[in-house]
Amino acid sequence: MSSTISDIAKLAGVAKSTVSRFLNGGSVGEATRKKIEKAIKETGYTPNPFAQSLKAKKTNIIGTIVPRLDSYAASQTLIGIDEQLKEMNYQMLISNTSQSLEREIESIYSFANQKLAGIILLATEITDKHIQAFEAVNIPVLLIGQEHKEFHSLIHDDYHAGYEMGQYVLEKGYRNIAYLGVTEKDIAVGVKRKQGFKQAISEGPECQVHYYETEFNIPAAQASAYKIIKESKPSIFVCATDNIALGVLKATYSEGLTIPKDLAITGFGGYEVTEIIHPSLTTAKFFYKEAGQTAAKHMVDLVNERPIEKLTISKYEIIERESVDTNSKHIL
Amino acid sequence: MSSTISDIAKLAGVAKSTVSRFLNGGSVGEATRKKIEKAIKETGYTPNPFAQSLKAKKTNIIGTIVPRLDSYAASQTLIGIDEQLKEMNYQMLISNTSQSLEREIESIYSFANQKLAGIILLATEITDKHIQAFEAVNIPVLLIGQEHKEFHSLIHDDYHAGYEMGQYVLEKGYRNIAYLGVTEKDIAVGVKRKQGFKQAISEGPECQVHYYETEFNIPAAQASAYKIIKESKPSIFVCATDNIALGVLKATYSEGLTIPKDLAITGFGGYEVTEIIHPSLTTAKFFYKEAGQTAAKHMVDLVNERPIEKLTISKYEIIERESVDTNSKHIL
DNA sequence: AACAAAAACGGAACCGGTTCCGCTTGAAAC
DNA sequence: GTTTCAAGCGGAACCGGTTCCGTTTTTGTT
Repeated sequence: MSSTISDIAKLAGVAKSTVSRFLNGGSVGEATRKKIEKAIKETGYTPNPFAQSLKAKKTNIIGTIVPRLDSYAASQTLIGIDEQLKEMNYQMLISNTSQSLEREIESIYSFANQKLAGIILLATEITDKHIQAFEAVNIPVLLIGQEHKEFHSLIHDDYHAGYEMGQYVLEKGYRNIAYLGVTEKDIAVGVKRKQGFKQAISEGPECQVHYYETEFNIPAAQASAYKIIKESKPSIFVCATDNIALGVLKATYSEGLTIPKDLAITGFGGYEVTEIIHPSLTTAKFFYKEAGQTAAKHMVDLVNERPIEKLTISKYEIIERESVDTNSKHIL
Repeated sequence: MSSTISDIAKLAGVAKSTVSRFLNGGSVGEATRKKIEKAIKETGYTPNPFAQSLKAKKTNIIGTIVPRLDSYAASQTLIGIDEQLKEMNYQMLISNTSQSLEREIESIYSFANQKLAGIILLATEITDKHIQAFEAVNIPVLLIGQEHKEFHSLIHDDYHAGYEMGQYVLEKGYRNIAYLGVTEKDIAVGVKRKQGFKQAISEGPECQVHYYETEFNIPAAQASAYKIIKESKPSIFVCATDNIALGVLKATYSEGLTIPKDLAITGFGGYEVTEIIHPSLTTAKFFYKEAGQTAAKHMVDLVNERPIEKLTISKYEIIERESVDTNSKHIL
């Protein structure tokens, strides 16, 4: 079946060291080069990657740990990473952890054991065990989505996105605001976005803001929204993620309210679905694919021991759509 | 750093062949077993997978080729495959081809070169080059989503889903129907669904059906829908995929028509988004995750040369939602 | 033409496992 | 008390590459 370097050597009538040199750009004479080329063409030889990696004690594979595959943010980021890595002749290996932090840890060790060149973690929460694992494995690590002083990270500009979203909401005249956030364990989504938003509020005109906390999934957000609508009758929901906004949207429909007249909604993320639905969702769009690409570049830099910034901040963009009333000035 | 089997052997005072036997369940005495266990515990030794694979000429990795990561069907299927493989102590390696058939071919050869145990292809179209590649690499292959007589395949029951959708639409009283399909190169989506649908129509009462063809993406479907609405004023759009249905939905909004009163819509797929949007979409739901799981099981059977059916058909379910008017009897 | 330097090449060791083969030992069988 | 056999173990070869080192050949210089 598949031939080995010895086969090629025999066919070409040279030593296998010569074939190896030929393959790796060592010095080989014109005549032998021809012979080897011919032999390789004839047999369709390609080197056995295991033998290579065994010797090299290293691969050109970058492991990517992802909490879930069925999320727009995750898949876009993966696509970005993958595209860029391919271009630089690296391979991506995905480990889906199904939102289990424990599995993340396992994946780190497993990747290290497989001698991967580096690890990219689409992070949600960085625990002590993560730190411990990263330190133990001793291979380059890059965090996406969360910041940590000890590791290289690439984050979205959650703070400023929150800030600008706050300004935007105030500017549109909303004064009775419900901010529907998530656990503060998630620094990026739970803390930074809220902080930025709060800052904008504190700089703006007098207004009423209630802060709530819910889960990341749509049904939970929907349930929370029902309660909040009953309780405090806000004129706008500022949701910490697009998914939460979708939950609020469903609740709003069920209550027979119209968007944005009775109730406005905003999200964060820029998921594709926010454009498809009707009314389309005003949101702070992050650039997941681009972030993945630069993450890949940075990872390769790290692998090759080229210096890179410890922290990179990816940009965002507020996208104005139909779920916010952009004309009327509400409550004065 | 990471220790080798020789280190363990030295530490335990035995030959490395003994350590290997210990690891692989050969015969080892009680005393030496203890010593080896101790040595392994002390060093945290884990075998080098490259050395193992080099010798074994095989891995326990199943390669999965997927045309795109950012699709509900794809990600759910991948999740199913991954979960199941993990449970059976196999690993999944994903190759995203960004909808390039050429890259699919490359991936097949690349997987073979990496000595993967098997290949699962989330298929869209099977070309001669595919067949050629599969025959050349000589490792187990399983197709998901498309059927081919030469290879093991797992398909969704497109024909019957189409058939039942046809019955359903007729039963609800619709008689002026636009069927918005896709290229017939895609046997499953482009041919089978339509065939089933046609069959149902032919068995039903007199009615008017126009068949159209569009692309898989939302904007293209939207554009097609505009034209069709102008031309033939159908009372219902039967769309070959949920994404196409979403495009039609957008067109419908833009035209100021209300769903389902003025125009009803159905899809195929059962994507998550179809439940989130308003009105929610009536659709034929396929069980992607489950399909992925059984695909994984079948693949492992193939790898271990256990016989399996050449063709497996995954089930479906018509989900009735708001985008079809279930009360009124339309045009008589 | 003589000689130094550089290029070309072969041989062997090595990466870290697995497996085959053969030797030793102790227990069971007769 | 031999013989028999299996369990336990070590040694060596092997998987398919890369790399070091030393020898031969070529090239260039004077």
